[in-house]
Amino acid sequence: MPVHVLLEGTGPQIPAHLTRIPISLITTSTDVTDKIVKGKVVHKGPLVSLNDDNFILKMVIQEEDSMPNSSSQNSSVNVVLFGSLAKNFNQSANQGDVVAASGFTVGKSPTVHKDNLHPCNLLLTEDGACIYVLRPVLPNPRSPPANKRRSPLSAELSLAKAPKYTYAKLDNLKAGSVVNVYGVVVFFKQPFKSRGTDFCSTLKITDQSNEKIGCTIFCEKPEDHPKIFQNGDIVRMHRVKAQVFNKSITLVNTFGFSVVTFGGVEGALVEPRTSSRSFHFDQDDQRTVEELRSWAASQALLASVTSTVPLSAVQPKAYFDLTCQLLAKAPIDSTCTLLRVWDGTRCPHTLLKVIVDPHVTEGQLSFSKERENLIADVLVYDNHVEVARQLKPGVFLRIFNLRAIPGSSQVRGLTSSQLQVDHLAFHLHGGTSYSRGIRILPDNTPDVQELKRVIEAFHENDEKALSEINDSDLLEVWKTPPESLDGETVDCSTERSCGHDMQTVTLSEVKRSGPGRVHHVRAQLKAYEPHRLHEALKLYCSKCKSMQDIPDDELLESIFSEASKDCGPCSPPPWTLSGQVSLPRHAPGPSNRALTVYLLTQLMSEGKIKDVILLMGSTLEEMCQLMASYQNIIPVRSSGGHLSLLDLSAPFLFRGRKRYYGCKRCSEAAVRELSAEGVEMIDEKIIAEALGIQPLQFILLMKLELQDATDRLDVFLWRHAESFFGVSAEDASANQEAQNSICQIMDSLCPPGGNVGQHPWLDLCLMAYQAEDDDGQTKTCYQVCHTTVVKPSSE
DNA sequence: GATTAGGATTTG
Repeated sequence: MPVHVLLEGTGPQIPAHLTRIPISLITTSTDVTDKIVKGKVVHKGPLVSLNDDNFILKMVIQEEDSMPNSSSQNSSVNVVLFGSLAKNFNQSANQGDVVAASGFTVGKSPTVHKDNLHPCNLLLTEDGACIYVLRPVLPNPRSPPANKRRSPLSAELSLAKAPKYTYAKLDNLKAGSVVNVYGVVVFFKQPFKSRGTDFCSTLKITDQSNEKIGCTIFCEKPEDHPKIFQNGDIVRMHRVKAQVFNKSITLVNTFGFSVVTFGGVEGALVEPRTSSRSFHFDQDDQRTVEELRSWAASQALLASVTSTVPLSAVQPKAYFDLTCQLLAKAPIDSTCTLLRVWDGTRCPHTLLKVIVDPHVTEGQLSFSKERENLIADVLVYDNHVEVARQLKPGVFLRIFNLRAIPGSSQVRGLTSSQLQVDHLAFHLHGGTSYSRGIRILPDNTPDVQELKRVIEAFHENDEKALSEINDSDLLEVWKTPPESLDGETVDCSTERSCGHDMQTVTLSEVKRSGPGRVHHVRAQLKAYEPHRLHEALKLYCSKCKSMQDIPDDELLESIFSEASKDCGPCSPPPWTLSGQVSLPRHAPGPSNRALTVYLLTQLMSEGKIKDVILLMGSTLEEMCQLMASYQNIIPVRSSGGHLSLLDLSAPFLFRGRKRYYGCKRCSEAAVRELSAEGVEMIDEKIIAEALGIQPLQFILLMKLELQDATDRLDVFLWRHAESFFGVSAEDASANQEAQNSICQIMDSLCPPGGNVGQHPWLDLCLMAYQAEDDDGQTKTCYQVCHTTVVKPSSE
């Protein structure tokens, strides 16, 4: 077995041919043959089962002592163990242990940018790698081993100071005496606030004497209380006082009280749980815990008192304990908080879903349908609200004495429409009767490890998260906390300007109410399309209500090219003068090509020769070159000896960088005299009118996918898009700055690559209306209206 | 070196 547990100063030691190398000196090109690294396990990940008999485990070790030549930087390194090495290590070592490793290979750490640890990681596989767990020998004050070798100085000091503890049996407690005791927990309450200054926890313990003794612990801080997770746990208490109450002996903590708790499962690691900075623990303690474990198992003590049940096995009306992960939470009112939890199993009953405002929700707001089916909404009341307030999404919990209530019980403050009928509701009633309470379980507890495996299997199946065996990132999959808002006040990136006075509703409520209404919602932008701005720009005819894409340059080139083929003799209209322009020299194509233009005589007489010209036979490119010289250019062609306009797929007018289009259906286009008399400036409107053209409007059209805690909703941003962005669509069609502005806004509302939970919140006014889709089916559509982006801070 | 609580299902 390549995992060796070595006791300091005794028995086998690290082979002498291995020399230690400081972690900070390791690079991918370092020769690590016969080298060893040493450090404390500051993080031990779970044992991840990849498939049958293949495991992976990640840990972080930190060099504790200052090695010569080592800098304080990069003294922590990711270590990845594979196969049976991972499995054995998981059983043999714990966070806090000092370990040494040899026979490893050095890889690049894929998480260096995330964890800021060493740029390399150490990879340990079964073939050749060894890991040594270095355990100090704790001195045994009562019976030092006869053959004990000279122990390190520190151990001798500790020996001299080590107090000698004796433990009273529970059937031998004398009233008034202060004693130390061991016991198996048969009942316990989580610490709760007493009416005095302290938190109070009550427990009942027993031992081989079979005496059951109640204990009451008062401590100011909950963390100083016994860390009991379930019945069967074993507690060791120092300095508790025996008192008589109701003719029975009870134990109450006194000065100098300390407590250590151990899991009660036979054969499991004896791992002390305590908030004490230092505590005594020796081989006698180890033996005592093991004896109590096996005694408890033989008594079947726990069979009657444990009631931890997965969601898949929950019975209606039953009280049970639930081990789960918190995904999100939201306050309902001052006496009730919603906890959204899961344990990776699916409850066969329809579960109550409580709908809450997304802006008061902490944690992820919405989940995949598959995952949503696994999520239980737990309502916790009264004294548990304060405990719930301190929970962060992502933590693992055990909820004690949770009640599954079938039927349609009402939740105060929620309308009946917010509850599903025929559901199973989970309530954690107020009070502490029957151990009612919530406890955070540390990640390293066996039940949490098991839960993680189940959850991870869900990720694996449902989200295909685990794909590569050797990517140590995969270990982070289940660890990634749910997207969290951290309960911060939400600043919205948009504001309504409609002046409606109405309550904000959820997206699911919007969906439930029909068309013809206006709603105020608060939501996040999950996605939008199109992403390319030019695809969001459309041409819209206000007369026939048609909408079309803006033709691309390729199409325009072909129209121009087609039109230039037919430039035979053409009698100019009487209100024009024909002439030639030559293109600037740097123009591509035939050099000094001359193009036919028609100038307006009236404008010539006014000295406004460059205000409008009709241009014939040019390419698109040439047209664009001439834009610098003329304010308005109308492309024309010869058709049967007369001047006519180009196909209306092409712009009827080029004006500055802008191109103006007409509606094919609604225009009666022809080259007609432009009357510009008394007109200050000739613009697209005057020209369109003169040419009989129904102009098309530039519009912006986007589909936004909104989400809040309750639902997702596709809405259009169209009629109010210009005021939304503070940019005109026409400007966006021609002006880089306007385009950048829109793109920046979309990036800020829906940052590329980020997770949706972190997208900014948007206060929106939505209009629900009926529209016909392509198949002639009427459906309800939604548009954002009267909403403006609050300018994102420039970065 | 005080006081708290002293198990024992619920408003929802």
